[in-house]
Amino acid sequence: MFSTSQTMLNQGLFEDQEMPSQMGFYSSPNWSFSPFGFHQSSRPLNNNHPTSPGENDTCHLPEGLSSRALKHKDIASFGEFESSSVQRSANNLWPWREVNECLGSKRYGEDPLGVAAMKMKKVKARRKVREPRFCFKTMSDVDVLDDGYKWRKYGQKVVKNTQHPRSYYRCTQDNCRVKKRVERLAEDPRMVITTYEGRHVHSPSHDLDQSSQAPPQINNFFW
DNA sequence: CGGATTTGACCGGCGC
DNA sequence: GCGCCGGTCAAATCCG
Repeated sequence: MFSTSQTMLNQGLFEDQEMPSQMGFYSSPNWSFSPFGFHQSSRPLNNNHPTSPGENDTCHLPEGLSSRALKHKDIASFGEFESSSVQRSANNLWPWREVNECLGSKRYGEDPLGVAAMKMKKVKARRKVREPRFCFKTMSDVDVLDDGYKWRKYGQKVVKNTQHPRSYYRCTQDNCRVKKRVERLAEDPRMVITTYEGRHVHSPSHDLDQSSQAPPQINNFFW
């Protein structure tokens, strides 16, 4: 699914309510997550870009990500995967199931009467409700990573204080309103920041091609 | 020719 | 109220 030139770094985060001063990226002492798979923290996928111990525990918001949107409180909080609840995905395929479960859990947006909703209500007057988001950082030569879904570009914008434009994509599937943003990190253009918003209501197009081979249960958990 | 991409215009939220 | 800025729209253009 990915070329060898794409080095996946293990940093991802959820956003949906309140943003702390520091952004957290998922990692556990032994395993780290990106939608491209899991790998051991002590054994980076690419030795050219080793991960120092503790480096991924928390991370200040990257400069390239400090858009107005991120200053807003609408995406303010974020969550992390719980390492016990996720399974390593075979062949480093996207663990959409885990992502979907997290995005669909109370912690990540589907809690209409819960704490999230209360917070939303509090600030409802000045912002509209956002879909749950998942954001992660990868090292890649290509901007648009093949995640199994088909995307149509609908906009591109030069964001202030960055030399690289941000691209906006929408899922091409009918009735699927998932969007993603792709941009390069200002301070390290090798890094691609991908932000997904919303949940797919269908399986990845790749799986449709090989649906006969896929275990039935897998197809039940995609966004 | 149809679908995808590009790109300038427009809109709305936020800070001052 | 105004200006800035991110996000989206949609017409024009590109491309297979």
